[in-house]
Amino acid sequence: MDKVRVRFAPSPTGPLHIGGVRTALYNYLFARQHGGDFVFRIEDTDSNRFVPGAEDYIIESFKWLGIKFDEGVSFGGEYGPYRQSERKEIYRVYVDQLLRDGYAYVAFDTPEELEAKRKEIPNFQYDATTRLSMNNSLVLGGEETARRIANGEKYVVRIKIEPGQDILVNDLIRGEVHVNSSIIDDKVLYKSADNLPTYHLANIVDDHLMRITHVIRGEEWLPSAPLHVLLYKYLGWSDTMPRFAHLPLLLKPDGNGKLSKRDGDRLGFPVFPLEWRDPKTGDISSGYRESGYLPEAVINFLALLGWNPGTEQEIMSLDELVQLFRLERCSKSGAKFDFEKGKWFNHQYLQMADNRRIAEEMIKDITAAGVQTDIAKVEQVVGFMKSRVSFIKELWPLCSFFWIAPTSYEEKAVQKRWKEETPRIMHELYDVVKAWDDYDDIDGFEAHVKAWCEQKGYPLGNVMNPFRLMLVGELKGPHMFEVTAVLGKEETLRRMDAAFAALPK
RNA sequence: GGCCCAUUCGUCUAUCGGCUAGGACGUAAGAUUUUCAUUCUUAAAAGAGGAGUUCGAUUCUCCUAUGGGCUACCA
Repeated sequence: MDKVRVRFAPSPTGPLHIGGVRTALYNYLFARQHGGDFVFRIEDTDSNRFVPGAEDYIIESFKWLGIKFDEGVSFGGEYGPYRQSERKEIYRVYVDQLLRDGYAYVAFDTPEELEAKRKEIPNFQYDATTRLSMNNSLVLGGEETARRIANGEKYVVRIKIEPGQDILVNDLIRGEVHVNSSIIDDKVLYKSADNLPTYHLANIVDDHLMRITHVIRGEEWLPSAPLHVLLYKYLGWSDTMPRFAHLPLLLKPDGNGKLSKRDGDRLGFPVFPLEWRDPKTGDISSGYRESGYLPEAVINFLALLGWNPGTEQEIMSLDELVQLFRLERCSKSGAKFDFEKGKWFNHQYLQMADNRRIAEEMIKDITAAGVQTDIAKVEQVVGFMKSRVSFIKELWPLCSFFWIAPTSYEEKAVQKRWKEETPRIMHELYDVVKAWDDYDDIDGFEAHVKAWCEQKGYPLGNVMNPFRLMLVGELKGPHMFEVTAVLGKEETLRRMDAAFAALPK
């Protein structure tokens, strides 16, 4: 069997949509699992919609996610060029072949004429039933057509669909899909406007020439799959036609329709891997990277949206996904995008992540707040605090008290926990704190203080809560002796002094 | 409108004719804890509707409904 070769072929019309990321991921998993190649092709046959920067954005997105291509734009390879705008001459050869073999024809109808026709006749379709009443080489004849072309008249090339044929699309996910060719229109294969092929032609030619074995793409392509099957046939490539797999779509979390660019900002979660700044409007769309997501969490979350391993395992690394992924196990129906589950995945991966790595990210927030610190201390705090957050960004607001002493004390907490006898007990605790030296010994210090409480007959809550209030300013946070371990003796005593001065005597 | 695809808890999903319909997110309650979280336990929560096939249908077939996609010289 031929070596597996799959491709991801986006249009550079803007930032990469999260649904596109998932499609690419599935292609990647499939390629790796079969020891095949993963090709990156740019489908820029629509010159009108080209957006500068989009191509680089897409490449950087996959770099961040850890999805690697074997060949294609910016990666090299033997089947280039991999940008469709650089393959014009190649497509022309096959357009001519189709024309010569009678599978395509030249049409002179202008966009305005076509529009008028569509208005005039409801459900108008350019096909076997109407083509002979239109302005094309089929009715004009070869000579007249040649004369018009020589005159520089604009024309398109349309596929000539033979009606009444049963076309079979064998889909790896959906099984057999039958369509009657009579309902397919004579699609434009070659545009007059920019002298480029349309998606349909370019796609088939490139997949053939690049020896693509499996086309794994979104469900929005299912309706044109029969046309593609026909094109392979008309070009004489049926024997080597790739297998198809049409993936279910990612849907909006609320309401109807597929997930769109606007949903992200409307509902408060990113729909793009990286932050994107629209070059025209200057509008900024948030990205997963900038929002504090770990790439491995995004991958894991996305992999499970429309696929599952058939077991109850949910946490899977990229390598595990490569082993477990099966196209046949993809679901057939669209998946609503559940942001909450994405958060949970990030939480899980944050717990597994190396504290040093998180600290290096968090220290940026700390210095941005104008606070000096060292990475060792940050790493220690991360170890104590990460279990309570889903995003690195949430860490600093939650942890700032480790660096910044409280300047006020939460009123409700004072009322509840700062009783009449509290100042006396806290002064006694002050001496206990002062007499202890090994603050890194968290368990030891805790045992020491608890023993002291017991000996004195103080309920733990009457000691720990006001103690916390003095050091933190409110009744929240990690274990007390983790706090003192980070603060150290000197700072602990200093905060207690400040609290004695500020709180009721 | 036409064509295609789909339909199990609120959400993502398991089930490939035997079901007391399983898991996860989220939600609620409880436990643990010096606080807040984390964690743990428990609970509520589903086969769109109608026919048919069958000893037996969530599973197979058909119809209806609903959702989605496509219907451009966009991809």
